[in-house]
Amino acid sequence: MLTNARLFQQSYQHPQSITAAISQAKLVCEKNNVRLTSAREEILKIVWLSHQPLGAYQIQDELSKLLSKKIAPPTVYRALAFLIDNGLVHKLTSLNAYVGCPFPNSEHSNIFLICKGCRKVAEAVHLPTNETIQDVCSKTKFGFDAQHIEVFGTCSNCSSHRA
Amino acid sequence: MLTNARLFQQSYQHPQSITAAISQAKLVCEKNNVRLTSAREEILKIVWLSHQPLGAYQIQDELSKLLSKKIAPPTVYRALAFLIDNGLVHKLTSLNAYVGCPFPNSEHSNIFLICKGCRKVAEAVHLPTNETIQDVCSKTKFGFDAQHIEVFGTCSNCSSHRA
DNA sequence: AAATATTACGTTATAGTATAACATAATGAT
DNA sequence: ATCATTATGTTATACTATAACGTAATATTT
Repeated sequence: MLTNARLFQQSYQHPQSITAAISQAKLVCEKNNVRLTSAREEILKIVWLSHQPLGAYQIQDELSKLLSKKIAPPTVYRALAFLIDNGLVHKLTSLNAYVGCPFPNSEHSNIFLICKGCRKVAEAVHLPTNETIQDVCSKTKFGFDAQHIEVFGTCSNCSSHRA
Repeated sequence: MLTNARLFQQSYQHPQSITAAISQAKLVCEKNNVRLTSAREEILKIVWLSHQPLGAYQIQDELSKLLSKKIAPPTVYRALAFLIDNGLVHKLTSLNAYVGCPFPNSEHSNIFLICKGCRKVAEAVHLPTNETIQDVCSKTKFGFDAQHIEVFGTCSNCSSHRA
């Protein structure tokens, strides 16, 4: 199972993962033959720098601060749409918030573990879950395109601190 | 596996399922010691009568027509919150839309099959999927509370007609 | 049955999320 | 260098949801 669940750990400090994420992103964009413009790159960085998922208007604020000028919502939403299309960012629909994808290359299953305590989110790739979902689809003769799984609960760090 | 996927079928006509849903709802409310007021009941009927998930403002329109008077958003959202709390309705977060729950009594796993063709949604209960999600949680030491799974694709009826 | 507490509803205003539409600028291809 | 394509800026607006406060209905206690 592939996961960035260590993100929950107190000590985990998103090491050089932002720069790693950016170089990954550049590769992905090159492969997809699309452009990682500066607005897109800045927004990707902003999303990555946050440990919690960010709302579009939080991103707007950050970008506005960073560039010292007003940013309008379409700028943010267009960049997010681009990043999502290219698998670099995910939207957590229950939160209306956005997170960087830790493994943008892999075909994956989008399982998000959302901690109610610290509001951090980890992503996991778990083939057995993909398989059971496929089973549901075949039993209902439903042609699968994509799935989005949000799991709510408490991460280990929060449960040990609250206990 | 428990599912209402037959809902996708052309022939399926939501038989007396609305009245069945209402009596189910009455039982659930009695059990939970809460009141199924007329506003709540009307909104539950409206949601059930629709084959597609409805947005809050669509529900507002329907209720407004039905009662021949203006209905304000809080009326709808309050009723929806109640119905959701009592497991009678689900929100599809990717669509900002609401559907009646076909099996409100059971502890279940909220797998929604969303057809991109006809926009209908079926719900399924599938224990193996629950188990794999539990596995993800235990591997990441994540204390599970709830899950929400949306699967996107094409239902059998739509794929046979488009083929 | 009257008084009180609780729960639900009506109403107005406003907050939060997202996109349409059109003009301008930057980049890529011929 | 020209043209086509893609990206961005800007303004306005649509869509989704809730806060706050007053009134009404229902339940509970006496």
